[in-house]
Amino acid sequence: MSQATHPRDGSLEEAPPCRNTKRRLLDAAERLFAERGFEGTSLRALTQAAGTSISAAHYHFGSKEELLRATLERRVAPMNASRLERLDAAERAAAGAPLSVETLVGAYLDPLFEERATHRGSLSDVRFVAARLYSDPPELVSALKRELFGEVSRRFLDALARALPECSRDELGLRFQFGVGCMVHVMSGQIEDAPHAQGRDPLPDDVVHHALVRFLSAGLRAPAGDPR
Amino acid sequence: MSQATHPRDGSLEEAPPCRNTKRRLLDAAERLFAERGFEGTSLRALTQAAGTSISAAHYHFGSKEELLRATLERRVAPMNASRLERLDAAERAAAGAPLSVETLVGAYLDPLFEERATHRGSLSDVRFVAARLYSDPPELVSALKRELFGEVSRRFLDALARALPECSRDELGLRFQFGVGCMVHVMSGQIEDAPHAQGRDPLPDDVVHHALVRFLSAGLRAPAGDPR
DNA sequence: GTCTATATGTTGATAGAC
DNA sequence: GTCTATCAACATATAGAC
Repeated sequence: MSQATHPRDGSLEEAPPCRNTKRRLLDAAERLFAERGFEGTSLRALTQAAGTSISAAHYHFGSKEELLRATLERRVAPMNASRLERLDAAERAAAGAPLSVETLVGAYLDPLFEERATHRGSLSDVRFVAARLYSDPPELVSALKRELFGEVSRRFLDALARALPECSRDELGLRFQFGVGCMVHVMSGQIEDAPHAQGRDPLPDDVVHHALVRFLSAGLRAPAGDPR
Repeated sequence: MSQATHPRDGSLEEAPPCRNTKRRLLDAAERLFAERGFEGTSLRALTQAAGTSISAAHYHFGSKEELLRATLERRVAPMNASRLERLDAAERAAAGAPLSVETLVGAYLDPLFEERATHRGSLSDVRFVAARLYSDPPELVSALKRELFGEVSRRFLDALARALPECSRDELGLRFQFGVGCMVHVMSGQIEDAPHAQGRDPLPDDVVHHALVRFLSAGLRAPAGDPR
């Protein structure tokens, strides 16, 4: 009987066993976590969608929670890097002068809508992923949120404070968060699911994008209220 | 042997076996669904928190999904009724003249913040419940959303269209949704969880409330963009 | 690195006593 | 109306062959 079942030699051709399982897992996780949430997605369904097995997921990520973390991180980190690049570039160009509110809103929003345009129709959509940071269990995502968004929030808030010097820091912090809320709402597909949008053709992305920029810029610039 | 086990007579005193189990179930569901989501909350944990049993929940509501529905409906329906009352009152007072954007934003937001003030510290908080409409599985909540918010959305959009006649209907629909997004974000406690708010005292409710009214009013009134 | 098989616990729902 | 006991299905995670 042939006693040789192990690979004959540690040769170069050693079949690519890993193929791209890790990437496929991340792709499936992105889609399913986005659609049905973390708790709503079983590792079984996820690994089946990725064409692999539960144990492969554990081999690559260790646990379901770590898979979520990796999924969010893969998309959010480059997006935030891009936001900071744009902010840096705009500040260099302005040579010390305060930036306009529109410039800041654009630097924050554009990377999101560009990623969407790039991956149109594909499985990967950062927007839904990012939105999940705001509905998945806080004990899982709030540390990650601080870690991934800490610097971006700080830098943009500082720049906003220079653009709107008459606005108090507290008020500015609130307005920034209001803006994030709008964004998340759009990202998570609520526009299409709105009661009065049922059965109508969804508006093109760039229409939504520009409407959002106008809305946020105007909101951020709102006149200060009397302290009463 | 005494053959009588059934109640002797259909008397008036028949012990109150139901007590208020149904209400306690709704209270627990409200708190737990809000904190950990629908999929993240087990019926076991929920009924235990309510001081009753799983079978009681099935007796009163039939299924976990129906319990969610009842939970959302109990708070959202009266809140939306209150919104419509305010809108009606304002329209009567205006005697045909268009309402101001601030009036409309107030009529929409005030009932939410008032409910919050009323139940401060209690288990029941509409705000989180309503926010769940936007993160729980769409197949569960989107019909309910249409049902509960259909008329309110329509009425407020119509009133907004009269307040902002120069704004296209599509743009107005988008801005309305942007506003809902801000609101949901605030309701779901994201303000306190924001990266730059960590470790700081949370701002008082009425500060947030008035900042939100200013932000939304300004956003809704944003100048129209060029169609490009 | 990937699989099958399994361990161990939890889920929503139901049956039936009282 | 409410309980205890139980169900079948499903969850995440692990062990070990290859």
